[in-house]
Amino acid sequence: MANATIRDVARAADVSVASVSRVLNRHENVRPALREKVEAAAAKLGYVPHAGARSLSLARSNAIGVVLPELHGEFFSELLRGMDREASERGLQLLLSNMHADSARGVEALHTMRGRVDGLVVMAPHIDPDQLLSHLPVGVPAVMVNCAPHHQPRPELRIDNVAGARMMVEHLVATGRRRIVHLAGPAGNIDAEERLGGYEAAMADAGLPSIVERGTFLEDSGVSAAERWVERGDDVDAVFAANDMMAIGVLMAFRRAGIAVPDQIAVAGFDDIPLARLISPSLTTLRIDIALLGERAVARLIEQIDGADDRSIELRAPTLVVRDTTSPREDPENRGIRGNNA
Amino acid sequence: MANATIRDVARAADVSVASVSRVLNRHENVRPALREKVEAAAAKLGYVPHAGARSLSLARSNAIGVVLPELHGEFFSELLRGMDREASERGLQLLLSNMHADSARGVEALHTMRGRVDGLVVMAPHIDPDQLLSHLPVGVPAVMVNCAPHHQPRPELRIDNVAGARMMVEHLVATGRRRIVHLAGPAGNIDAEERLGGYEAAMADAGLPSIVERGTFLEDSGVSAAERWVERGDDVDAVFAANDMMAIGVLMAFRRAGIAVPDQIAVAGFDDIPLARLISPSLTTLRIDIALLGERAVARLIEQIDGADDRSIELRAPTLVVRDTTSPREDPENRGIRGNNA
DNA sequence: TAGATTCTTGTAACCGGTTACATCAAGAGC
DNA sequence: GCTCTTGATGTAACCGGTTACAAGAATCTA
Repeated sequence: MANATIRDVARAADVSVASVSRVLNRHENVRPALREKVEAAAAKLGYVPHAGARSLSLARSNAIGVVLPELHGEFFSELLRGMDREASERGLQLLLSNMHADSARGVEALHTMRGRVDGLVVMAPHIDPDQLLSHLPVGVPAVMVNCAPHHQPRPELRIDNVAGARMMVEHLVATGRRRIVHLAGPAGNIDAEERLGGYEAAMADAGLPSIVERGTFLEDSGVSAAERWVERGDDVDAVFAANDMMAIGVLMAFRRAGIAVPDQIAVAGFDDIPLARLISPSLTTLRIDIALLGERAVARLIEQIDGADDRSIELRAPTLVVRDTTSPREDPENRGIRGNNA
Repeated sequence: MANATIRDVARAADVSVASVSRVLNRHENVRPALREKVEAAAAKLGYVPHAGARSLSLARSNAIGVVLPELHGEFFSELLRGMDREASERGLQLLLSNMHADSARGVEALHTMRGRVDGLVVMAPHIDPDQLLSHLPVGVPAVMVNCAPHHQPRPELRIDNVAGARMMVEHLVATGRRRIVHLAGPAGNIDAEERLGGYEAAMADAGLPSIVERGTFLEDSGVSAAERWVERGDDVDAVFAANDMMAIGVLMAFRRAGIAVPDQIAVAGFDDIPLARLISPSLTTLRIDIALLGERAVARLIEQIDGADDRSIELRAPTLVVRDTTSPREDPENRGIRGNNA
């Protein structure tokens, strides 16, 4: 960016660069006369300090790097919103980088952050965090969000996926459902695996058989899974999807197929994205305050940058939000997908 | 970030810093033997170049600044997603800064970008762009998105709000609605004003009286406006909200009040956020490909950074997407909010 | 084999800030 | 009036890269 430099200001005010720097950084030991001269010169030249040079010399950038798997869907926009809220509160900027699917791009993303940011928030539920972070010097502050088990001694935030999934299964059982299918997320994704594990454990505890199908976390995999069930006439009376977007896909497909939710079949999701309460029937789900998660990640990163040595894992329990899609059935006889076809 | 510097690598490989720099930037004139020595030393030290120092010396940061009014709602997440898509394609990073409501914070946001980014994407529908950008040297590349009229000779992207609003009014009239109320956005917001203008012009052309209420672009202002109409028993048979979030609020309130959409009253929005097709009844709206808007903004910024001098305004026309909320009525007699109360 | 040419490598200045240290002037103390 | 202290200001090194230019080595030409 073409612009005046501090030396231009010094020349215009007929003082040294050190004095200009002192004035602009509000140091005390500057005579009022000189201060005014410098301020006038800076204003006349429209001087704006060069943040890059400043952070090089201070070894501090006032920016934090955010490395995410992708930028798709409301989960990420909420996360970003929370991070921005906390960051702008503290006068920090966010530098975004997405690593897409593979961990090579992930390492690359981490590298391009070097020398630009004071610390990193890394969310990588889908790849091996040890491999990813091994390229990062231990001195670099970083907070991990929803990462798989690893050997990194770093502060971390996690969602208690297992507890959440258990809660949901118990809720479905309590409302009379027995043949509960789980539409899981992609294999290898830690959130997906933990939710699946919680589901299986809770089903076993309830003495019910697990029925599992794999999805991708995207809406259309919910649609196609639901279409398969309808076509096969599967004998299920509840769908617990591993995230809200898939649950919404399931709802869409059921609506098109003329299957009544929640009367014939219940549907539940995970995340409580803003959409969940807006669709109709509104979606029963597990609430994670996503924006708050982002906020906490940035807050803990700042603590670490400021020298704290708190490597604890913060486990955030989701809360069950019961809405229309899992209301108790009115007619216990007309249930399941088969009830429609028969 | 604590890490090895280029001088450390030079020392370890027993060569000069210039040679290290040449090797790492893949210059041709380096003997293979020296190249290998340097690469080995760099690998052993885990050297990652300091991007801040690099951009200071190159006067090029490979980052672009994004200044938005806020980060709320799907509009911004879609915009960001599009910008990221184009930026990461070109190996650029996005530096976020939101300016909240006031233009003082906006100027501040622009200033903190100085010396960090190669150019800016500025979206500021709600404040005076002349005032905002007057603090920016003309040499700084910047693309404006949805800004009010101004005197800035800069590339710009706009939505054709007037044409969009006309299309919607014509569609509502064509499906038999006559008493069409417009729920406008906040005064002073250029998108809100243009959509209002388009509505008024189209209503006048159709020989119908304008009925206007102000909202905030947020969902709850749609809720409260709809509640007012219901309470007063206003004689309207269509609501054209200035954005989708307000339209969704209106739908929620109508549903709670037991008013049938589209039979008693039609509802339409503007933007086509992903949610619009997912709610039920699905929302008729004007589609702006928001992600594409973000993509184009970044693409044009890159052109400008690379020296192009194209200051044209790119006007993107929305397309009408007709969904359930404006279907023709089944019973032309039972219409309007009054039909319910009578 | 000497001289010209080309290619490789190193030295040091530069990008635009901050700040340790030196310098100098003014006021205090005698 | 002279020294000592204190405070304001300037000089120059530094942050970690890049690169113009100089210098030296290798190759080519006659």
